[in-house]
Amino acid sequence: MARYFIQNENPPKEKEEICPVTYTQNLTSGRWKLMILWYLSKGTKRFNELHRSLSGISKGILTRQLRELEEDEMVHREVYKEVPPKVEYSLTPKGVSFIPILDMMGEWGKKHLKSDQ
Amino acid sequence: MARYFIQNENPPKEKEEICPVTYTQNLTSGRWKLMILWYLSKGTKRFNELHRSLSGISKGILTRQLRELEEDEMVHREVYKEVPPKVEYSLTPKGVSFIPILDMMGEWGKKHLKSDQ
DNA sequence: CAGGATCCAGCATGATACTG
DNA sequence: CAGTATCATGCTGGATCCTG
Repeated sequence: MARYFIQNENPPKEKEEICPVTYTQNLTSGRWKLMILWYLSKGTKRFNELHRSLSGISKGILTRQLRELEEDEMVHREVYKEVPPKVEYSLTPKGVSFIPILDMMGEWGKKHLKSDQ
Repeated sequence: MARYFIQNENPPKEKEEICPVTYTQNLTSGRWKLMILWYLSKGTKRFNELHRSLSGISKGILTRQLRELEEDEMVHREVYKEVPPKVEYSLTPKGVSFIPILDMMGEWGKKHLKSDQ
């Protein structure tokens, strides 16, 4: 995540109010985060499933972005104590509540992709 | 803009289909882009107005992000041939159509900012 | 006023090798 | 399988100086 310092509204900032849009932006900035949320919106996935779905991402980066999403309570990580290891990722309620935004971004993108041709 | 290579859906990619979500992400990634769109959603603004509103941004970066938004047809740049120069920025129809997403991000952020406390 | 042109630092991502 | 660790690199944004 970019984790930019939080951008404040200006001039009515009192007591360092955080801009909600920037808050949202911060949670979802990171090259693969939206795609991760997108795939998880279709259901629980294991680590390697995600890794295969997001072709191009390296395992290290996938791990890190998942950890950040977990830290921000967007994603839940469930570890099964088995050998070989099994770890399942799913959306938290907070993550689920983000899906409508993802859908709108998809709709918007689809529309303007067409008219760009 | 990050201008990441376009992420494709996987496996049903045929003929290099572009993921609409990634398209949207690409157009709006950049530290200040969402805030720029946000301020412009309130009406036409001059360069220095924007610069003052977005406290912390340098003029060089503001120029660059505005140029990218212009290139992506999100923002319209109107130059008045006067001395001293006057340049006004406003949203294009495409930019305006993005506002609902911005609003949702704001609402979502506001909600989860609270419950984070 | 509204930039353009450089240069540079930091950090996010990528590549690769290794592990319980 | 699901990572961790390390190193390499490329971009993004910031700082600074200059201009019509």
